[in-house]
Amino acid sequence: MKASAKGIRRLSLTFYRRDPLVLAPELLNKLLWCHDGRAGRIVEVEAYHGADDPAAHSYRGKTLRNAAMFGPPGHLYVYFTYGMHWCANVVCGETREGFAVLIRALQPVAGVELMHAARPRAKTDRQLCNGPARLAQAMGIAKQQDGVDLVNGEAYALLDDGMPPPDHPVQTTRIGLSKAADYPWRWYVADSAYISKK
DNA sequence: ATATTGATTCAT
DNA sequence: TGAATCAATATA
Repeated sequence: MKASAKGIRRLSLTFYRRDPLVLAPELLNKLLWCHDGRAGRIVEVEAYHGADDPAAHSYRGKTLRNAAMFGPPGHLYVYFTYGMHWCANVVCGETREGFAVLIRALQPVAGVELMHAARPRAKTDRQLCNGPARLAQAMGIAKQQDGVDLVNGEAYALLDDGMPPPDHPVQTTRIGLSKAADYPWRWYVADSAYISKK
């Protein structure tokens, strides 16, 4: 897939400069794109709300690890967890707010061969990107991609190919949290076979 | 259900 | 300086 193809446009800075609770469901059905041709449609997201959100990495302020979260919107925040996994968030809101949206699952749409090469454990296309660490692996996102500019950078971008977000996304609680586990800040495409968990 | 894995963070 | 935590995945 080419980012410059007709009818496909890169999401602009103004798109990202909003509250994650508004932005997260808007991100559904957008594309996460890599310059080498890999691309996937976003089917599951979670919002993290900075100082108001005990589950957010940014809750207790800026550290070396979460620095990208406090940087300008429209950049990636990539973190390492459970001793072995990388996960990708999109920084949003305004600089220094510490807002982000975690991308939890993609439906692969292009460069599927490259995704399988990057993630040999996946036996089917469904197993490629149905989880935050899985999609990061399939899309080649790790430490090096922390802080990558999605608005002006060459390597990665979020694209709008004209498919609108779903009219009625499913809204539920977030996955894997001990704090603020009751906040309904996870959204997914209702009928997608590519989400991480029902 | 359980093992894996190591950076980050918080409490001594 | 040490212990607990962790936006998870793989295998059984």
